[in-house]
Amino acid sequence: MLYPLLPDTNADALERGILAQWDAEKLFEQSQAARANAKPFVFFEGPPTANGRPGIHHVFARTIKDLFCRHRAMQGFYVPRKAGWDTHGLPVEIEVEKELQREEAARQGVDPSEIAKLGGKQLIEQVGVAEFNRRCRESVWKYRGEWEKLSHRTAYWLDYDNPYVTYSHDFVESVWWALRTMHEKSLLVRGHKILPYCARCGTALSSHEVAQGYDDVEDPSVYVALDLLDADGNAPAMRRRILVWTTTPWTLVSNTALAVHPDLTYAELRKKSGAEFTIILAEARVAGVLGGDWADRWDVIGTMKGSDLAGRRYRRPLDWVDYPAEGRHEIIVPEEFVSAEDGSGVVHMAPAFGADDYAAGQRHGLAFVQPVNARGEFVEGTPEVAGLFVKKADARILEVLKERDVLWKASQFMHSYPHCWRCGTPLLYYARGSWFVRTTALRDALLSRNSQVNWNPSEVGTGRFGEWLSNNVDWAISRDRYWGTPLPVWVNDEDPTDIDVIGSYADLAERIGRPLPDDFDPHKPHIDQYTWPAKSGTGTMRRVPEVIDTWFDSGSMPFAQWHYPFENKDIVAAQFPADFICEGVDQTRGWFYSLLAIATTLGDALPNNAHDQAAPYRNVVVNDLVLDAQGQKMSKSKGNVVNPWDVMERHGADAVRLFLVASSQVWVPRRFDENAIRETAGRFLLTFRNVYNGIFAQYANFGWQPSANDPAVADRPALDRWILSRLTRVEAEVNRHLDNYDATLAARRVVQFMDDDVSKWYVRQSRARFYDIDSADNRAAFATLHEVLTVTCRLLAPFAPFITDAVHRALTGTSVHLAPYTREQPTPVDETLETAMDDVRTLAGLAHAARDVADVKVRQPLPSLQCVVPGNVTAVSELGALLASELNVKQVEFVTSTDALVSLEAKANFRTLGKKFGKETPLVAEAVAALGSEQLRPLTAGENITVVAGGVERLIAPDDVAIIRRASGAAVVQENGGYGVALDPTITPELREEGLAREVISRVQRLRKEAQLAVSDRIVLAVSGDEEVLGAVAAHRSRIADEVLAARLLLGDEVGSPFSDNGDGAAWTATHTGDVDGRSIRLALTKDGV
RNA sequence: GGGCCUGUAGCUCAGGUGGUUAGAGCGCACGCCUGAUAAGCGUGAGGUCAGAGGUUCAACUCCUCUCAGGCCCA
Repeated sequence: MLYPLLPDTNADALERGILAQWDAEKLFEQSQAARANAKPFVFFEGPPTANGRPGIHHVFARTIKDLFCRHRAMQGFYVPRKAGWDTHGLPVEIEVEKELQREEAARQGVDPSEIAKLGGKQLIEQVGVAEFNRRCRESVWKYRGEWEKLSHRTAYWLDYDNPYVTYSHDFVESVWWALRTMHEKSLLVRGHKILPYCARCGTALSSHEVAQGYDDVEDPSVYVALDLLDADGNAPAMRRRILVWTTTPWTLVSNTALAVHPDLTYAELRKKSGAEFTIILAEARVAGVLGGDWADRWDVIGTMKGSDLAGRRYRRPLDWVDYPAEGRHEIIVPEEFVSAEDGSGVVHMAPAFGADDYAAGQRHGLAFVQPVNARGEFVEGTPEVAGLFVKKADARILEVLKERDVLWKASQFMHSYPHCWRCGTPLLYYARGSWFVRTTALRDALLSRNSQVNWNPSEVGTGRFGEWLSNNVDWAISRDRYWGTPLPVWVNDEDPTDIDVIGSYADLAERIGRPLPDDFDPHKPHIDQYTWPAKSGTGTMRRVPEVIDTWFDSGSMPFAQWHYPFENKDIVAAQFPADFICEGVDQTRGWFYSLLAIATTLGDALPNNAHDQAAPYRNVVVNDLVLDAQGQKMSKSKGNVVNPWDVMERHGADAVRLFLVASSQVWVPRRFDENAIRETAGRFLLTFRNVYNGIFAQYANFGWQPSANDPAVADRPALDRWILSRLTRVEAEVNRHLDNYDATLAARRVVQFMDDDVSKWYVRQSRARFYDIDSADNRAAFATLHEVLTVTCRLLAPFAPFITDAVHRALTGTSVHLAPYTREQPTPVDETLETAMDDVRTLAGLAHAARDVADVKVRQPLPSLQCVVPGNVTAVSELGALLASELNVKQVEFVTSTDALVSLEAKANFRTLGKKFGKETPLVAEAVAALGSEQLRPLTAGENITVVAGGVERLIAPDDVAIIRRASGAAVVQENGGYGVALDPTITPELREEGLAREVISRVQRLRKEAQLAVSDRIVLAVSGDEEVLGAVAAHRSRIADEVLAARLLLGDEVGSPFSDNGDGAAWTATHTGDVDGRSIRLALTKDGV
């Protein structure tokens, strides 16, 4: 067999077979080697964390990554595809922590939640940091095998043999180098950061953890009234009191300022009776705070803007804590974040206990007081509340406020507040000492580098990412955790300003004055044993306890994956920056940011990165979420998570990949509906397979293969030249879409071509040509279809790498993944022919509709079809034969506008009329539509005419109207948009006979099929029945015999052995008894020579 | 509270620069074909383009607001 048929198995089995072949051939390695010396197209793999199972959304992102890499590789680029693993960080720690909790619970015989309540850090310190980190290092690989297997199964080609691993010594050393470099540029600094903090667990929580722990709780709602002070710092005789709202009374101890919105209006009110003071609050909140009937008791004595209040001094509610020497305090500041939706429109500021407060503190140079320890208790020496957990101190604080006549009113209210997911303790927003990368110093550089990136979609770059960059704050990179790249900062324990940042293991060895041991491990706790005497002679250099943000690891991968600058400088010089990266939109503030921030801060320490126009990636494709079939986000708790393996098994990776990419643009959220996969991508792939298996291979196996005998393209029929012209056009368009990072349009274009042009039209119109083996026409058809299928395989290979490879190998003997994406010398596009074919297909649709109206089935020949087309009649009329056979009519005529058969109508072209006539346009359009055939004739000759509209003569040019030609006459007419057909439904006796003959042929073919004869088997055929049937068969005897491969055709009396419905028909292989429009017919056949 | 995205037929999606009757696929209905057959093809019915204003001779398209959904951040 020249052309092997695809095995008759499901997609899963087919694909697994192909995978086995790829593995045996080492096809990925081959494809890399084949292009090793070519120009690189650099791809960076964003490293996943392998301590969770990969889901269907990972298949999505990986499909996109793979398809662009595959496309560029087929274009001839060398595409490095190094795998990577993100191995540090909180998700890993949490997994291990849960394990520890389970083990401890089992030991104590209690529920794990009981252990969780004890808090996180205790358990870890109980097993020891060394053991904890050992388990983290192990845990991180828990699902590595599954990730690799799924990548393999979905044909995500990646070099998993040489991955980068963020915890490896080499990777860590490169990260240290980066931090050291930033330190040298004075970009690594100490500061504070407000973090959600669990006092019981002694740990800050990530935003993801915080989101897990929201609970409705009752908290105090407290208003205090604070005295405004005069310029001399005393309260005036007539006290003016400003109302301030808080839900955390304990933070009042640390109050340093009040914030008002500068544009908000504030009202000052005085009690109608016995007023010894006035109060000030936002005008919009007066009713809310004082009650709906406030006007009965209060007079408004004045209003002012927030900006008028800014700068005023006031007296703080509690004076338990001394203010530090530096920083302003007891001052009103203007802040945009203040709202008048609740409270009093005046916000109390405690910079140590709120992100807004802290930021405001920075902006206004406010004092910073933090009388709370790491356990969430007021520190020793605080009056009244020392040693109390802050939330527990609220009651005592309220009492004191009341005693001091500062409390205005207090109540309780329900709101949603975050709690620790481990132990249920309410979280505190708490200022922690932290190390920062001063990205704010480089904001302009971040923006200008970002502007050089080609974002897909562009609005992520300008909007979500760009907006965020322009509000950039310093990147807090330290974490009070255990499993991470240790911050390589050593500080003198006698002098906190004496800092040494270590940038390599060699430097560390030099500091300690001896080589590092063979079993050196840069992780905690081992790294913390390295200390050395300070240069000054007093104190010891000790490492700070923190590890760094794991995003810093992944953002360092462009150089750290190559252990730069310690090794591989040439590789990084050639492979930085990336041409292409692709991740989910959730990476905007993650990897997309860390790559950009690190590259920008490192500047010319990296190759090709000196000036501010270089970004670490040139093109980004951002993909959105995969939702379930109902449009809901997939989550474990909802139980709607799709297992990718089940999906692969049911539909195959090709269908899943194609569906994910083609169903909608990758940057909008998509619904994952398995029915939709089957109905769209699955159905398409079946059609694709059928065209190869069912048409090409089945018939080409009778003896065709490419040869010099195949007619040159120019000598092939119009149908062949047409599909080849389409092929060239589609090839160029798909390639262009992929060059532009638009996978969706590219996929849809190939699918549409295969479905619409190849299957629906080319193959269908060519079917008969494939049966007639060895004619020139047959050779033209096979040569054409071979070319079409081969090129289509290549175009489709990035999307559906399995079936295209199988078909491409069957057609050419070579893997599609080693083939070029586009041909060097495609058949030129024939614009005229394509337009003409479009016309023919439009006419065919109309003619089918006409047959429907006339109620004559296609098998019955009809005498004639008249056609009207708006464009080039000559080109279309050359395709008349196609129409004649598609519609089964004896004659196709093209009638032109000069024919008497055609009447003309006109429709206004609003685009040109609107420009000429403005407001009068509708009137003119109406007048134009009313014109008759004869009045319109001059326009078809290119002349102007005049119409009267609104009582005025208007000049109408040919461009101003669209002329519609309508066939007129007795025939069945269908027309649309300038196209028209007129079908003559007359059935003459001759045509009736021919129709019957075709009916007989059709039934014999069906019978052959039922009898399971091979398409090449010869038969003996017997026909009996109604006179008219016999007459028709007699008249078309040789044609029937030809078409059904009847060696002998017995008719009527010649049959001899009588037909029977009950027994002796057994002499025949198959029989058929029925009727055609009331005329009886009996058929019987047997294989010839049996 | 802020930023960004989305809302067009039962479903999934197209609809430069405003302009004739808003398109396609799937599904559905009806039919065709029967040498791609657990396939192939045609025709048809489905839409107040989320809602309300505005600009314009003309708005799915531009502007404003509202509503709903999503993501990120506070």
